[in-house]
Amino acid sequence: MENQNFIEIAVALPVHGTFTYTLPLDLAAEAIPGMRVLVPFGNRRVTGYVLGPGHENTEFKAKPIQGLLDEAPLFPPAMIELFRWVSDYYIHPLGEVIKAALPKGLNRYDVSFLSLVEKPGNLPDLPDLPDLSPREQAVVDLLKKKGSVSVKSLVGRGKNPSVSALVRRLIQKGVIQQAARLKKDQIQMKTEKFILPTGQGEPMERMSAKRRQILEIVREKGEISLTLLKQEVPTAPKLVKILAGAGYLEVIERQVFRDPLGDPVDPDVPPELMDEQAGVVNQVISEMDKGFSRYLLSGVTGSGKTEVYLRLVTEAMDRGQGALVLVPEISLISQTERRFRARFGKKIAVLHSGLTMGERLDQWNRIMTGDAVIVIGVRSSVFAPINNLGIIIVDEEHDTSYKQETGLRYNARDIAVVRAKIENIPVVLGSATPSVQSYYNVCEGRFKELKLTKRVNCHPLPEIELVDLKRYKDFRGIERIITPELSRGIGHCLERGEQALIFLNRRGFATYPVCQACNEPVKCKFCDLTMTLHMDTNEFRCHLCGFSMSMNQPCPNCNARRIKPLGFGTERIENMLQVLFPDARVARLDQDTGSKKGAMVSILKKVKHRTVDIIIGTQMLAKGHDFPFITLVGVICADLSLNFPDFRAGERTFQLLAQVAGRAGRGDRKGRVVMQTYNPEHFSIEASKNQDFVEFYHKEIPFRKGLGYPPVSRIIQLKISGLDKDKVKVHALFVGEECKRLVDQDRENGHLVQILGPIEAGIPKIAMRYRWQILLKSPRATLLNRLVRAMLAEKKVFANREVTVGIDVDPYSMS
DNA sequence: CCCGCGTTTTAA
DNA sequence: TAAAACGCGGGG
Repeated sequence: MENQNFIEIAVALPVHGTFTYTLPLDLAAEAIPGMRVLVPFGNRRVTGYVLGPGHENTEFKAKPIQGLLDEAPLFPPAMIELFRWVSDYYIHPLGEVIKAALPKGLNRYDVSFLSLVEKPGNLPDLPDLPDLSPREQAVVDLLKKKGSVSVKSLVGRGKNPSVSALVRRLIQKGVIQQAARLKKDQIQMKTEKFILPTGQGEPMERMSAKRRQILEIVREKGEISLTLLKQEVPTAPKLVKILAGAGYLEVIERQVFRDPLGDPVDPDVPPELMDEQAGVVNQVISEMDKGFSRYLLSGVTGSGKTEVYLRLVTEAMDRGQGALVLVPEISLISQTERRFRARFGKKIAVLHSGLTMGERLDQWNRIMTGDAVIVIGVRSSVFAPINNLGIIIVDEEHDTSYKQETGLRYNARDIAVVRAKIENIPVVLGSATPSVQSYYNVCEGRFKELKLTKRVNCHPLPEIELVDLKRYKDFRGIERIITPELSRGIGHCLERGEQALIFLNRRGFATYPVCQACNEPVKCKFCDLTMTLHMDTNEFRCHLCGFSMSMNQPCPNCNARRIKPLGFGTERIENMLQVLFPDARVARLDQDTGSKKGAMVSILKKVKHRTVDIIIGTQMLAKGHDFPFITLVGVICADLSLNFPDFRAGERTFQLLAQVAGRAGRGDRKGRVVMQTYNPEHFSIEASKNQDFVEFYHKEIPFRKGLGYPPVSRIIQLKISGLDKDKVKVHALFVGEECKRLVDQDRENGHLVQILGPIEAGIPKIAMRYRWQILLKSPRATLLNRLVRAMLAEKKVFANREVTVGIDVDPYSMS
């Protein structure tokens, strides 16, 4: 028809593809790409995202959209291209991609509710009610008690997924009726009442003192929020209403932003740049006009990368553009965030996991409206709705927290590069220990390398001593775990009144509680994993699913009471250190002590203010902090991450150790690191000793090449899981066969794809779900993408309701 | 994801 | 033989 507008919509459901709707004339002018609309989908209404104009399709009759859910777009139209890329590359439905990018809690859809049909004489006990089956009667009884329930709650109750047939029958019999209720957004913009003077009417003599006071305050300030006014005149709400009614005042509702920023930061003065820094800054700036370019900024700890970022962001701002700065998950209290706030103040929006849903929405709106032009945030911020973006920076680009492991499994660092390409702007990845992937990109000429080789304060890097734990393996007692070399080091450090940091990447007291009677370790009920003993709470705890049980229980396997706490974690080290150094003030920072709100900050403050002498912790402690008085870093066991069944184990070990070592000697005094290890000759450990990632890279890359692992090839991992052990296995084998069949079918390129598995996952069961996996490997990413898409089209692989097949493109976790 | 429909299995 | 369970395709 002539006057029908067609628009393309992505729905917020796990459905691949987009859909065409018609736009009623009265909405035609207002529906803009980036807005949410309510659309009919099947027999209910769901949230849709407006993508742009659509095309009429002769096969389907387009339905009209039913209404707008937003007054303004939630993201700039330029981001739609990015969302489409993410959807294609990660093989994830477009609507789900957009939903994942937006602040949580913005999703409106119909929920189906049931209620009894109320007819006189149809009281349930009367004979004219049709005969009901037991299950039908149960539903009617429930409705009699509750009035109305959602269909979904019925599913949970009966444990039976085929509720729909039951409901249909009851409706047919005329006993119950079904109605849709539209679910509200879970978050709203916050508004407040503001009071303005009207300029009309002089205060009359007989007006009460309180009223006159209010008028004076409002006139003096020009405008004031009711909340503030209430602080001065508690009865303000009532009086303002009267004064407004009399025409003295005007009351308006206006959006306000909830303030997520912690304690304020004093503004700083930009320091003089060192020559090296200035060179790097100038190079990037001089190439800014050329549009898209990729840089890897490598610089030893303390070489002033952050100041480089600050200058680049300043330059983008001076050009009237915005900036996006990504930082790892630890940033909510990190040095980097504080320095950005000190430099740019209110122009910054901060996005991290510590925000409430409402605060997050507010930050989102500040960015969207241009109130904030610089965004600093964790991985999900790569989707921040910045208009006219000028530069993207990814700090600590090697950090694994850029990889999202659930739902849309994306890597924010990689999306950042794609976003820069789409926006045609520079992107800078920075790290002291660049990932093998990124340095490979430098070697292949895809990235330009920027180097900072000198420390700003001109201090030498800490001296690192390796201690071979094999020499102590027959010792008894503390010496086996805290060697004499390390305890001497701590002793000297304490004598000088300095601080020591002890690192162990494993929390808890005993990590391997084992029964002396039956020789079985204590295992989690829900996972295939040994539980860890936590003495501070007297329980065994599963680190995967969180299940815990009392440590006073007998062995779950044989009922004996002879469980021996083998293995050691941070909690035990803390005890040992307290024994070795009774006068020292010892503190511990790991998930157990630092997860409560404010606890981490308070522990970190103690370290900064030197009210602890020895701090022991996990990687929470290793990344991104600046402790000027720590002169000794002790690594209890450098090999823990080395033994992981993962091709990146060496890389991760190197990065972690280099980062931990970087905590030593950041102040005026020289730092020292004592690293205990069973593999002093291993190149990952050797390279971290020299803080030399190029050395590490050149030793690592032959392995990757030899075995065909990233970055020389690409991987898609299929994660197959479900509650039924056998069904998971059967389906995994079936999916494996499908992969093989499709690869064999492809005469031209099939030989370029390698299928590893299906095999049972490294941890065969997590939280009651059994797990299998298949690795698809190829030098060409598009072949893998095409293979998985072919399976998607075949339905059977992904349509199994009891076994889910997750797609992980460029996976990080191999277990 | 949720719905609806056709088909197979199950229990009385 | 009716009810419950299962499997599959589709949504504009």
